[in-house]
Amino acid sequence: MRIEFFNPARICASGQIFRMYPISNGVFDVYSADRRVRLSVTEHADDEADRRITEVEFSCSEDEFQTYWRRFFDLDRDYISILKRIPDDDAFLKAASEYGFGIRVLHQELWETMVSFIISQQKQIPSIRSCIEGLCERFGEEKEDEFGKWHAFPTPGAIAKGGVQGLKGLSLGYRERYIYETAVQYLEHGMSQEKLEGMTYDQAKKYLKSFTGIGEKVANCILLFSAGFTDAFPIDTHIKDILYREYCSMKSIRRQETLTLSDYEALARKHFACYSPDRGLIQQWIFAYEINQSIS
DNA sequence: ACCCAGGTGCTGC
DNA sequence: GCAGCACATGGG
Repeated sequence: MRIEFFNPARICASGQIFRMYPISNGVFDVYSADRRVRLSVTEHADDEADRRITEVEFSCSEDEFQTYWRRFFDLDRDYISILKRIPDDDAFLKAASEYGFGIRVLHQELWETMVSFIISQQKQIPSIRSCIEGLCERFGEEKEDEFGKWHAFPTPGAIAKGGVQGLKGLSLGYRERYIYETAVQYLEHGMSQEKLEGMTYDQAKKYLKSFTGIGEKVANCILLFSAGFTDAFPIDTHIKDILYREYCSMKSIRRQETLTLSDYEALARKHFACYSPDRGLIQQWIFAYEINQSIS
């Protein structure tokens, strides 16, 4: 099928999903909870306009595509109209959004997203990936499909049953307790994706922050990457760097180390409020751009 | 031996 | 509300 604004390679490297892997040229495996799908992408090199369209083949059935992956990849949103709102005088954002062309903000499964971003704190992306792989191998149901064997993401029940001790040896460090307690709380609360999505942004964030190991930043990631709150704007170290370097007008009198979280929130409000209610999509483009600049 | 990574919890003011 | 510190682990 032909999709406008869809670049799996960039999504893969955007830091919002950890179980998406490039297999070979134009082929990607995407895992979500107890599903996986293979994407085969063929570039359109014909004319200029066609380069913005991607031809993608999904390995799943038409029914599974319609009922799950279509929403997962956020394929029904008009990203082009959001791009058009970026003013020419913001050179940084122009460049970031050019890099981010084709990066959609995914609608991932709630429990997996909660655990993934609890793990993400104070870790680099490759390390987050291997922690999650370790969890899946130890606690995830073994599955097999036309492409071979693999493991589902563990259920909260499986984690809770294993206890904190069950999480040893996976390089989770102090996050072991966070993950175990969140699993127990998830079950106790009867937490669910529908429940969270039915709340307002403030209610949902407050609820998420009541789980052990979920604070302001991780809550915003979950709201953005799983619960469809496209206005959520997670502020992490990279976003702080960007806000200071590109958007702080007081660099001469304030060193970056002296800025507090509320200073950064004020900067974000001032420069990104105009993209509401889609600030999170912008956040994702500048984040992806930043982490892929810093590699070189 | 440092410093940093998609931070959070806890304490004390 | 805000600052200061401990918290594992791996990589530069």
